[in-house]
Amino acid sequence: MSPRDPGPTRAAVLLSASQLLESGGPEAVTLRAVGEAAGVSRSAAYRHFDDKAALLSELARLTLTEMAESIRAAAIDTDSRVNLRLGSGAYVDYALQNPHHYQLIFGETPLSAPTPELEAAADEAMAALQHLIERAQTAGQLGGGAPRELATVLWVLLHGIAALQITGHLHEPRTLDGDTRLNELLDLALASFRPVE
Amino acid sequence: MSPRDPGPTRAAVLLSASQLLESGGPEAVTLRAVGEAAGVSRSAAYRHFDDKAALLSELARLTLTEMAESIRAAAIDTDSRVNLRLGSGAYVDYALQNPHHYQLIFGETPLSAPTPELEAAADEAMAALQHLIERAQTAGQLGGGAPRELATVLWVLLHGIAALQITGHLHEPRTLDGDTRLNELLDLALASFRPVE
DNA sequence: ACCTGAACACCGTTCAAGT
DNA sequence: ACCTGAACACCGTTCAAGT
Repeated sequence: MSPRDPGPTRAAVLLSASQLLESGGPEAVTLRAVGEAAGVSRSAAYRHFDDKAALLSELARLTLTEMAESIRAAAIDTDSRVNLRLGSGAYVDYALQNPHHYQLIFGETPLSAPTPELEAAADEAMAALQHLIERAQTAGQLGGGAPRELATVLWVLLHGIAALQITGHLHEPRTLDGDTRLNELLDLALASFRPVE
Repeated sequence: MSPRDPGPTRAAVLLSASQLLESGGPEAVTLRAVGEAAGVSRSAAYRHFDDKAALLSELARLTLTEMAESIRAAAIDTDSRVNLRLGSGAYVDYALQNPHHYQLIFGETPLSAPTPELEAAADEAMAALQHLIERAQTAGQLGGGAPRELATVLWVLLHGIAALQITGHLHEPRTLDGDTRLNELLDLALASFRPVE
């Protein structure tokens, strides 16, 4: 029906790789294991992707697109400051619920040269954050300044929280459980984010 | 002379691993290559470290210690707000000049269980940041709030900038060269970091 | 057009054997 | 006490061969 069916094998390979990644981490994603889980041989993936890096790059693109959608879907409050918090929370939540996928995008970068498609997906996520900033600025609830630059600062902040939490560097104080601790850190970070002017 | 000489082989292995890491990235750090560069066999490292992860963990510890020292050494201005900027700049500069070492510490975490020694080194770096916060607070140039929590927010910010830059996600606008762009982002982030009260 | 299976050049790690 | 070198069980990738 669709102009070009991506083919069941390609879809099965991507799905298997995604499941293996989140359940067993990056070292579980071998082409042998992917092939077995998808019911094909270990070299079948090469008929649909240039190499392993290209397969992972496509997986990263899909993840980034889903993440951007998750941010947009969460930011539904009428108060723009609440909205900023909801969208930011969605970003961090998504990262923590899919840590290995998140690390695939923002981690050690095994994706050598980022493809234009991957950059486009990253821009989409960035646009979702920038939209949060612009709405808050319009409502006068956030200082002035170039929205693009402020969105970058917000991104830097959210990525810092997500990345340090995933890699286990945000472990204290131990008196609070992880979720509470993280929400309080996000609250403090956003409350301290007050662009001048 | 010293109570227990760590042995020339152990030191040579660590140095070779460090050089291979920064010059060729993580995939260049194979025990075969390390052994050859250090002038020993490929299995000699097992006489000094439990496994490859333990070797990398020790390398991460040394890096973290050096980084903390670099932050301390940079923060020498009498004005505490300038000091905050100098220390923050030293953090980001160190990360960008040793990207693979920085990623070894804060990246995909191949170091399974962090050793107590590694955690102690991380606390040292964290303490350097907290000291910057406390000095600025004492001088009345930064709002109130728990220094420990604010230092965590600062850390999150600096890590976000360093990590996104290293992984190539901070590439626009292309009208500026990388250093200028990064310094302006750091300036904006610190100017927007204004804890309430 | 898509897939297989053997083969190749790599890994980390182990272990009997040497000094 | 420290090191070697062969061996083992893995990788990603290629390629002739099949349908």
